[in-house]
This record gives sequence, C-alpha cells and structure tokens, in this order.
Amino acid sequence: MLTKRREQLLRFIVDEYVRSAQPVASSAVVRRYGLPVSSATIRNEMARLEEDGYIVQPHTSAGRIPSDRGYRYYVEALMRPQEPPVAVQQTIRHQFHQAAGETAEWAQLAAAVLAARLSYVSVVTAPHAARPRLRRLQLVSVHDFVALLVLVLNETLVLQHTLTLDRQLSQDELNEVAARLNSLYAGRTVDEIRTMQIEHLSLEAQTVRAALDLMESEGAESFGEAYLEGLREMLREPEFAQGERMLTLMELLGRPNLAKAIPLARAGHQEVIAIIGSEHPDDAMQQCSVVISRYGGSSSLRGTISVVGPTRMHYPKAVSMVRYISGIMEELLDAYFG
Amino acid sequence: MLTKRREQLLRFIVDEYVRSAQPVASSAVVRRYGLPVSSATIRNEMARLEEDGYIVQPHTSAGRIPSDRGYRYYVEALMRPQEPPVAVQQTIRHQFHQAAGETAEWAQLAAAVLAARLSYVSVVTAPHAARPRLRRLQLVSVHDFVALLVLVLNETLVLQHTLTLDRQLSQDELNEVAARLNSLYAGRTVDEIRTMQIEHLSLEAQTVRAALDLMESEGAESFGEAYLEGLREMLREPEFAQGERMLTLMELLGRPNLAKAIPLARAGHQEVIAIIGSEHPDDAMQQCSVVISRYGGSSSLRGTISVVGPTRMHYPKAVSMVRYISGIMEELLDAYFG
DNA sequence: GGTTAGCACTCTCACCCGGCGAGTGCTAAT
DNA sequence: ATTAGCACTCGCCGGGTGAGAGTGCTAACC
Repeated sequence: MLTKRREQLLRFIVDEYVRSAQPVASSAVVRRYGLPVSSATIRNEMARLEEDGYIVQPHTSAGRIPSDRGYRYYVEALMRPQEPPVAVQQTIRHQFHQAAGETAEWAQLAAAVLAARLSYVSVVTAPHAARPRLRRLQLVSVHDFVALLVLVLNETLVLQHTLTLDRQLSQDELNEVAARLNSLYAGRTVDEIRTMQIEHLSLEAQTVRAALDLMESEGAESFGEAYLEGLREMLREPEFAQGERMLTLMELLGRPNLAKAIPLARAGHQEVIAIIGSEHPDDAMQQCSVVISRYGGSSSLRGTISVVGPTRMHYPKAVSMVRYISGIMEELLDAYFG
Repeated sequence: MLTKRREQLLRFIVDEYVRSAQPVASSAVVRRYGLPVSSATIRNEMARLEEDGYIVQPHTSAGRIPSDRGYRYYVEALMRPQEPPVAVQQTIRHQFHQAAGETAEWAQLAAAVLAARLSYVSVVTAPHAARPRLRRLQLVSVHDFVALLVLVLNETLVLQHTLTLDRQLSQDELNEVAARLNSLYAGRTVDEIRTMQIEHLSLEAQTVRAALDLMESEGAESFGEAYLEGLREMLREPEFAQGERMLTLMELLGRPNLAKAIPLARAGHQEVIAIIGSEHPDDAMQQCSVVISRYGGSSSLRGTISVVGPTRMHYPKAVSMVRYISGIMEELLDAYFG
C-alpha cells in the first residue's frame, strides 16, 4: 500500500509522462504541480516508488517513467475516468443517428469515432451470433449453370455462395426449391437442421450442404468482422517512430493474428478492462496497452470494442470513450433486435 | 536513340540496382557481367548515359542509379517479360481452382498471390458492373418494425439495407411485396426502374426507393471493393525504411485516396502498363511505380489488377505476373458469367 | 577514334572525442 | 522528515578525422 503522497506523486508522473512522452524529473513535478516541498523530497519519494517497482529510470540521470506496474496501479486506484463532455456526447449520438440500419456500419462508425477521439488504433468487431439461425435463403439464377445462394442469418448477417448446377434451371424452379427449403428450415440453427435428416433431391441437397457449411464457418468464428481505424494516427506517436516497431504492430493487427493480439475473450460485458504492456501473453504486444469491452449481452449478438495504444496511453479518456461507445452499441442492438 | 552498347549497359545498371538497391559502380558492372572492356570505358559510357538523362548519381563519387527516364526506356525497350515458370503457373491455377465461386474471393486471392510472388503491394479491385441490373430482391423480417432488404445485382453482387417499417408485417406479407416487386423490376437497371413510374403502396415505395439508392451508389463507384495485400512486405524495402515514407504511403493507399494514387482509368484491357515515379500526377507517388492492367472486357464486369512498388521494382516479374493473373481473372469471369 | 592505366579528387560513413545540460543520489545541516 | 548543496553520471550534439568507394581526367596506347 502506498502512502497518500506517493500515490499523488505516481499520478503526477503518469499524467505528465502521458502528456509529454518525456521522462519526468523531480523538479518538473514540483514546478508543474506547485507542490509545497522541494525537489529533493520528491527525489526521495521517487526512489521509494522505484524500489517498489512503480516507476523506472531509462538511465541514470534521466527522469522517471511509469512501469507497467505503475500504470496498473494508476488504472486501478488513481485515475478518475471522466465521462465525455456533453457536447462530444451529442456529436457522437448525432453521428450514430445518421447511420441507422446496418450492424456493419455501426461497427465501422464506432471504430472511426473512437479513433478520431483518441489517437490510437481502434478495433471494433461487428455484432456476431455465436449460434447462427437461418432466417431465410434465396436462390438466384446467374448464368446457365451457375446460381447464387443468399443466406440471411440472425440478425442481419447476409452470406452468399455461388453454386454450380448439374443442369440448367429457371428462376422459377429455383424459387420453388428455395420456398420448400425455407418452409422446412427457416428459423432453425445449424444443429437443428443437421439432425432433421430429410431426404432431398440433388439440387436441394447441394443447397442445404452449402448453407450448412456457410453457417458453420460463420459460427466457428469467435468474432465478427473487425473494423480497424486510426493506425496512421497512432504511428505518429513517438514510441512507434522507428520503422521496425511499426511493422511488428501492423503484422499483429492483421486478421490472422488479431485474436492473439487482443484477448477478445477476456472482455467482460458492460465492463471495461485494460491489459497493460507486459500483461499481454504475446511478446510483440509488450509495448502496447489494450482497453477493451464487450457489448451486446442481452441479445444473442455480441461484439467487442477496443483500443490499442502505447502503454503510455491516456487511460482515463480511453476507458471512458470505450465505455461510452460500448453503451451506444448496446442501445442500438436493443432498439433493433431487442 | 542509344547505341547497342549503351542499351546493354543501361540494362545492367537497372538489373543490378533492382537487385542490390545500391548505386552501381563502373567496376561492378565489368566484374559482374564479365565485359571485355575496362571500367574506364564503362565510366565514359556512363557519363554519356547521364548526359542523356537515363541515369543519375546520388552524389559525386557514388555509382549510378537509373532515373525514371532510364526505367521507362528499360520497360519499353530493354526488358523481356518472362512468363512465370510452369511450376508456378500450376500452383497458382491450383489455388484459384480451390476458390471457385465468389468474385470477391477471386479478387482477394489474386491480391494475395500477387503479393506473395512479388514483394510489393498488390491492389486488386473486384469485378464491378458500371450499370448494375437488379436480379432479385428479398425482404426478410428481422424484428417487430425492422426488415432487411437484400438486393442481388449483376452478376453476384449482394447488397443489404435495413428498413424501419411503419407497421408490423409478417414474413408472408413481406414475401408478397417482394414477389410483386420482383415481377415488376427483376432484370432492369436503375434508369429503367426510375422511368417506369408505377404507383406503390407505402412499403413498396419505401423498398423501391431504398433499392434505387443502393443500386445508384453502387453504380456511382468507379470500381469495386479493393483488396490490398503485401503492405508489410513492401515496407521492408530499404526505400521505405524511414517512418515518414511509410506513413504517406499508407495514407495514400487508404480507400478515399486510392483512386488518386492508382490511375485505374488508364489501365487498358488485356494490356499491362507501367507508371513510373515522376510520371504520377500525385506528388506523393513520385517514389513509386505502378504496374496495372484491366480485366473483364467481354462481360459487363470490369476490374483492375495492379502492383505498387518502389520505382526500383522488378518490372519484368511485375509485368508478367500482373498479365498472368489478369488473364486468369478474365477466364474465370468468362467461365461463370460469359 | 576508341580504349585503357594511373592518379588526384570528392564525398559519404563510421568513429571518436569533448563539452554541455539535465537530473540524480548522497551528505550534512536544519 | 525536509532541504540545500554538490559531485557524479549519462545522453546528446558538433566537429574532426581516417578509411573506402568511386569518379573524372589526362596521357599513353592500339
């Protein structure tokens, strides 16, 4: 447990370092925050904080910077996540009001808003149903032996797949097939359809097989489409100025690695958590922090909202923005699918 | 017009510089290509090539590097675009064979293959119809007052939009509306639908309006979804090692700027063109070259295949790969929609 | 006239050096 | 417990230097 004064000092150091990206000197703290003590006293306190592992010196004769442990303490006990100002809230709500409709658009917008407000990378995964349910399917004739299968799943996820047919079929014939399959399967999940064991003609069988494959591969994904924004802004931060860091980061945020970089599973519902630097399992993320939250607990749709930045991140802003946007997504889901 | 020997020398310089990314010294040429002349002779020839603007010196006492004009001459007259080796062709065909079906998948695959074979950025725009035609529409009930409109256009483009309804409607009622609209409008273009002037009930009118908007905004796009691959690989090239260059490049390849960076319009059908460094209208692209081709002349679908790299690009490989992949896309389009 | 050996010249790069400034840790006095 | 004072450490910056690479030029040669 830290003394009151040491806590305050730690807060100053974090705030100051986040602001300036420079190691914080004892004298700077005194000057900037108008403390009624001398720099020597601060130095003593700093030495203690360093002993306990909350701050570190990049080298002798430099100021201090927070360690990951220091950030953790700050996030846990020191910072006060300020709600976004009312004006900002209004602007954001307005933006979301415009884009009524597509869940993908919501996610994209959320990512854009987040990236614009903080200048870190925002990653928003679109609402996604873990066990998708078939709403309706349709077959559309494309060409002699080619038809397009369109699947509408819960809630508004649309998938498509091209089928190569054995024989030529008119649109009317395709409609009949689709109608029959809809009457059988609409409203059901993969598992239900699979256990129904119905005899089908060749085209029907082919369609069902394709539909099941699509639904299955969709359900197997642990999250929906990820929208990523603000990479350019973040790469301007001094800690990423060297090309090498940029590359590893870009590597990491690509689709195949995304799940590793951002522990989506750890995101609690309506609760914002932070993973700081060395707390990441993945080595490449040691220099980064992630602030993440899940939205959509009530409906069957889930998604995540997260921000990836340097450990030297403005946690109060990040946490409060993620929380706020997460709340908006929640509301939208309720309004449309609740 | 260059003498035979000077042409050969220019070719050596380009080849060597592309390989090594280092200015090419007179002695290096002699050594590496076993010429029967001394380095002094080469120096004389180099001086002439420089006078004529085909090569430049980064500074006195460095070797020569090709100027944009030099590259242009090389591309036009010197290089021999080698077909990809048969083994590579087979591998690639095999990969495309797997992914039969979605045009978007083709494009994505094309981008991936291109990026893997060359290590530059590949940009492939998906097949896209300039004047889209409605194939079929569908209305799916989502929730009390929410329905999903799904549009299938030529050839397999699927669009969706969420409608907020005035009153609650069953799926059956929605089906009826969709059936009626399909019988009226299926197979027609935006313009045709617009001139038909049919009286509609409120839901029908709303649906038609939304459908027209969707089709229109799709047709207004000058190209389809762009798939981009290989940014990471390219950023390893020495010319992009500094963070600044990376950033401008990333900026440029983002969706809003893409059309500016890559002159899609200039791409000829079944013909591969290169735009080299200073030939770009946009300043930010002065350091880059683009190799580009259009595919899909015969069907109503069009798309482009391109590679963006440093001016120090391996043009023979780039041109031949772009040409080859472009041909494959052409074949696929013919096979499915011809 | 084209080619070549020889050589002086230029320019970059990597390295070292020393001074400066920032900031600390320690000590002794309060 | 606090603080003034001071010696010490370390990164950064500018200049200087030497090695190396490669050229352009000149004069000789075929």
